[in-house]
Amino acid sequence: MKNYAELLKEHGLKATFQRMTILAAIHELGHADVDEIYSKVLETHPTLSLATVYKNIITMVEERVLVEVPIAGKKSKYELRKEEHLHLICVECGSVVDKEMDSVIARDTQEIARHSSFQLRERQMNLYGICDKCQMAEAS
Amino acid sequence: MKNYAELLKEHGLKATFQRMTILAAIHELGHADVDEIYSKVLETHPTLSLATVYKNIITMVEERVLVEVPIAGKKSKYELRKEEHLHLICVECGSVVDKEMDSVIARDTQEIARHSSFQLRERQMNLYGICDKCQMAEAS
DNA sequence: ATAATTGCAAATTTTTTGCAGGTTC
DNA sequence: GAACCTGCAAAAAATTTGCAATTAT
Repeated sequence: MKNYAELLKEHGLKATFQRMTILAAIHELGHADVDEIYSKVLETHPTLSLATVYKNIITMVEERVLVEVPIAGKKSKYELRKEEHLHLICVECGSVVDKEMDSVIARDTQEIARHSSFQLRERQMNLYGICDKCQMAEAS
Repeated sequence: MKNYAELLKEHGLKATFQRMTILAAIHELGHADVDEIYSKVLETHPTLSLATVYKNIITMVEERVLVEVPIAGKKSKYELRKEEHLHLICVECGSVVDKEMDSVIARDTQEIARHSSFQLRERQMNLYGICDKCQMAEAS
């Protein structure tokens, strides 16, 4: 169970077993919605309640430990906050893969924001399409 | 009430008054979630039901007349499908403004997708921050 | 004529809340 | 020990569904 205790404390949150379990679940899953997180968490901590998952996701998003990834047509997924990146989202199987966000995009979007006197806080870039696995599967 | 009838028929949908009213509402609002659309629609067509709004949003997104814009921490908004663009989303007031998506981003994201053998269908790029109006307001 | 669409009410699903007991710092 | 956190059960909010009546093509 890594150093989630540290992480939580750095963000002013108490390091409860529930929170660390939730973080571990999200880390393992990469990206997951509330139900997926809850299911995962039940495997190792069957008494943890769904309400606690909800409450903590809200808290940890507020405190910037987690990032919400809203997805068209689906429930939002959550990920650990990490280096900025974009998402390849497969509309077939639902998989979400991170890709580095290069400086071209970073610079260009900053420029766009600046032109509108928009104080940029955060970028969210999602590419929807068919992942290579699903392309294979379709070809059969 | 513009040529929404045409638009709907082109997409294989019957041109009902309800649908045209919903499209007009979304057009007026620019971007709106289900409740905002429903409220707007009630102004001119008080008998239109919420269930009909839900059903039609689903249908019109499926048939690509509308686009869902999922937003972190809020309900999804919907917009008429139009030229590709990105969104400036104010985390203060919730406003959503469209900005041209320039060729730099278009090319760059295509490249990223290609590298992962990802068959790109659609891009969604949201910039979260504080709009100029809200910056003014804060300065006071 | 017929196939699709509507509105209603009910059902379901998702999320939030209040509070008593327990835990962390 | 003070403030925070959890789990439960209940409440509220959001979305979906079934179906009889209506409407568009």
